Amino acid sequence: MRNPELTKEMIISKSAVLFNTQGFKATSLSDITKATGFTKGAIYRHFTDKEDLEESAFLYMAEQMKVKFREKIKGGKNAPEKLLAISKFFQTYLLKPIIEGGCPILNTGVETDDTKPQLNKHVRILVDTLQSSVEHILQKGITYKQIREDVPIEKFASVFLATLEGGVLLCKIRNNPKDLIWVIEDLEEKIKHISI
Amino acid sequence: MRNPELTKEMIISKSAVLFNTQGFKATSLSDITKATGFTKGAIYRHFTDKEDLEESAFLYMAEQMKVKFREKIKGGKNAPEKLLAISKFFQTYLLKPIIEGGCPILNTGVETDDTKPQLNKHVRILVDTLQSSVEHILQKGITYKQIREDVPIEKFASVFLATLEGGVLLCKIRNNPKDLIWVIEDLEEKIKHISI
DNA sequence: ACACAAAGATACCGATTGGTATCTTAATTA
DNA sequence: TAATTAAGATACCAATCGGTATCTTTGTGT
Repeated sequence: MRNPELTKEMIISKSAVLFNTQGFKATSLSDITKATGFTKGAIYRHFTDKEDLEESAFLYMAEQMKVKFREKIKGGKNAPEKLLAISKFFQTYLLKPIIEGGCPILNTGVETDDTKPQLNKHVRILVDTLQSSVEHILQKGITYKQIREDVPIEKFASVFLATLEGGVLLCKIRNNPKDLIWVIEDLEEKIKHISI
Repeated sequence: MRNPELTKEMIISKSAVLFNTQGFKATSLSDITKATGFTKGAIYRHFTDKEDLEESAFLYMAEQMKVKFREKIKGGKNAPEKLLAISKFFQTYLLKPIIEGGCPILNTGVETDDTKPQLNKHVRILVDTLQSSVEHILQKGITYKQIREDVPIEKFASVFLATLEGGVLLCKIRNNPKDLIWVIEDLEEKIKHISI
């Protein structure tokens, strides 16, 4: 009952959890063999080296985040609702994360500065993608007279994401969802303030 | 010309930079021997194990942050000015950090979840200290009629710190100070909004 | 049924990890 | 100045790291 594609997916998804909870450097290949049940030989048949696996695992997490992000955005009927849906997404993510260990942007973004440029690039791309989504919502919102036209789109999106990520960080440090709840309440007011 | 106290300080300060830039797990003892010029034997005479050194190094960073924090707060003449001074502190920290590698709260807070409970506790204490400082400013500000008395102190302080840390994170990921500048501008408005 | 190639397991590699036992050197004190 | 103690250097340890060469097993195409 061999299924190489399934094996590869399994290795990616299991190691993604390990990378996101323990960190990339702190997760050894033997950790991954234990988690997956596969041996090192099997793993190295699907990935050239650990770096390759790390990249695949992060791209897997990024894809999942983007998919869920789009899902939540679609749920909102207008721009303010869409922005609110994104906020709520971060809240639900905290309680029931798609990937254990919290937000991959936060975790991977902090661990990979100069040392892992490839991974850092992917994090940057993910952040830019989310930021573009928010900017797009604002732009459409202005077009359809749901958002005040004097809103500085890029700046608002940047502060919006920063505030959410900061809330996630404080929650992680304090092991308490309170900070994120407050942050989301604050963003809620912020959204009202720019809505027509 | 032996000076054990200076040696210990040297090991702490040098390793703090390494821990803050590369991470705790990613920094090996040989990295520290190279950076300090001391041998492993010398290091282990001053610290029981690596974990002990990690703790000392973080406490060193925390102390430096708290000192600078207090300094900046003292600079402001009233509550709004003090809050602004804190914001600006994060900006200057980004360009010319006390400890290379950025904000130790962000870096250490992300790396140490369940795995390093001791370090995590110290991060939590540091965050709580900074939060208390902000809360104290707000409280005094209300007393002296500089801040509106309907401001939810704890919530404001939490969102304040979260926003700043989030800004630091986005800057780190994008390698661009723009996000933090925007975040600080936003906080500036927020401070005006609660000022009398 | 048999050959062949792909998938995975096993066994190993040198390098590095955190840590320790021991030795030398420098400072202190009697 | 001689003896003692503390500081730091040297040399080692087992364990683990990422990675590879080789072997076995499984599925497939003829």
